[in-house]
Amino acid sequence: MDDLTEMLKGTLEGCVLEIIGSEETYGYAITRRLNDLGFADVIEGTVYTILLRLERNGLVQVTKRPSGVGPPRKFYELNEAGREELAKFWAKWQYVSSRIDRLKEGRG
Amino acid sequence: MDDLTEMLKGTLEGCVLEIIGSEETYGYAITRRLNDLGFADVIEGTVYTILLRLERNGLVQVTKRPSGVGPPRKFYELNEAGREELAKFWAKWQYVSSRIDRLKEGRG
DNA sequence: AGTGGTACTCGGTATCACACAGTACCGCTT
DNA sequence: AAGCGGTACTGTGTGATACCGAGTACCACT
Repeated sequence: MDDLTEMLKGTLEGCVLEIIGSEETYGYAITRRLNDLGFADVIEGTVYTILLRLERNGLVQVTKRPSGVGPPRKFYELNEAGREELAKFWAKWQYVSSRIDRLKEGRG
Repeated sequence: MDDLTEMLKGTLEGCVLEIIGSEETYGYAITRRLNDLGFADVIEGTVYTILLRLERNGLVQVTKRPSGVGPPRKFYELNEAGREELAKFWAKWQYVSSRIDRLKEGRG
């Protein structure tokens, strides 16, 4: 699938929140997870900017731990604000995607 | 529903293409249509920038006609390139939305 | 010593929706 | 006729976001 970047704007951050919410994890692994999900072109730089933003906005708790196979990892967990943001994201997604699907089906 | 602007990036243009594709229409009416669809905060300026972009990218054919209730209207129709772009948009949408839904359901 | 995989940072760019101000046509009321 | 509200398009500038590219650095293995 060719360039998805514009369509991912506003949703990729939510996807990262969801991934963190389901399991404490770190940037490099999140990138691989997104690639496996089908977002093959999402690269590390993009994910790290999102993670820094989440941290700056106080949605995550960060813990640095040694890795054993490379440099230390920064593990991310959602805090209460992060869980609220995630819930808001899915509400928005539900709202938007249902309306776009309706338009697509010609029932708009 | 609060601010949807980021989530609409990359999809709003596709929605406008779909609306034009289903019926020859003009900017002001497209805006009202989007508002009725549930995208209440989309304003005229936004739609007009999209329409100018579509025109610049050669995806539409434009016809100016007098209105009777105001200034003349610029009616938009999809040309062949526009129909191809619309098909590509829906393919992308299908691809992205199905994967995000899968992530949401925990089947990612 | 060199290579490749792992892991994070940072400055800059492009694109997009949006804000805002402006222009202009028309029917209606006062 | 003057003003108002609804209709309709244009153009400049802003902010948020994903992406790019280069750099730094740790570690295992050869």
